[in-house]
Amino acid sequence: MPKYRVYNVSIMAKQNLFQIGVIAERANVNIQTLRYYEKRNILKPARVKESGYRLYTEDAVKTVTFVKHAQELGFKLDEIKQLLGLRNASVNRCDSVRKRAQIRLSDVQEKMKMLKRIEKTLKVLIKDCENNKTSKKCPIIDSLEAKT
Amino acid sequence: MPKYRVYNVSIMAKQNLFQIGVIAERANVNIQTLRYYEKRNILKPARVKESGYRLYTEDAVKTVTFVKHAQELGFKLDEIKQLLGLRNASVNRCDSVRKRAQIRLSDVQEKMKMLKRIEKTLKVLIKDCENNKTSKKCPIIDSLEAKT
DNA sequence: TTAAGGTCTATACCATGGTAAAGACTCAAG
DNA sequence: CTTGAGTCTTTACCATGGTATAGACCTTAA
Repeated sequence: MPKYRVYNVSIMAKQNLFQIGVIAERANVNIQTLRYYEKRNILKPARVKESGYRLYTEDAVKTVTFVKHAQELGFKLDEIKQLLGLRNASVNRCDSVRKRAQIRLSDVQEKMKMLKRIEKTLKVLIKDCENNKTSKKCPIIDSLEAKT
Repeated sequence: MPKYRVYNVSIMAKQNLFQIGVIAERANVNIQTLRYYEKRNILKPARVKESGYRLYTEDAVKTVTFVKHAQELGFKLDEIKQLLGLRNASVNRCDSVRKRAQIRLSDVQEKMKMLKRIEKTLKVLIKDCENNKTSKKCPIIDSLEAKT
């Protein structure tokens, strides 16, 4: 039974190349996810064999980790693609990255505000409902179907 | 040019019936949305003509309002369908409704916690980035691609 | 009767981030 | 050379809440 294989990319760099399965396992994602990232221009294999087999350097794992961490912070794949571009840029990247992080932060804070409003409303409705002595009417229902 | 039409459903009830366009306009949603709600078993026309034309009572507007308000509180259509069932129930509905609202509330609070964690992380990253004097490295990038 | 506007069904499409499956090909070990 | 694991491409599917379009049919006023 064949096991995962490792290739040498060049004598100069001596960088090892790994098949998609190795990278997927190391990065803890599905193989299809890597191919999906490729289609989304997020992760390109270092080399593609004649047979079509993709070969990646170790760095692919780092890239996927990057993507996953950024996703945890709520960045979308398109934003992440931009961030990855900045990762490889040499100049001014810190400024751009910080700007994007700040936008994301505003976004998060905006969402929290909305949730707080919702929380307040729900609390009021629940309290009204608890104070309700008539078993016929439900204040929550009434409130939801009211015009404004 | 034909205008929206109104039908009488019965002499007993004297309830007016309205075509889908009237209801859509009054409820401020698309016609397709009403048909979509029907497919999702959320809103049924009071009557369907031979021709297939749907006819609704005034109450349809109330139902749609209900749905929209519940959506604003973050309820999903499936949950809303349950709530609508409770709306028509005669007994104990207030208890059930309150329970669902409380679940929703917990959900909202859970989401806020997550957002707060994200906010904290973003703030730290941004601050690190601001304190960064080297133009070469970006702390945000470094952090995102780090293993844990 | 005709024209215009309203409605019908069915199907496809949008974003989002993947997942699943079919059917063919590759690769290395025995 | 065969076998089995690994990979390939292509296509379809998932949730979510709708929106859009095509082509046919209905309704009513002029």
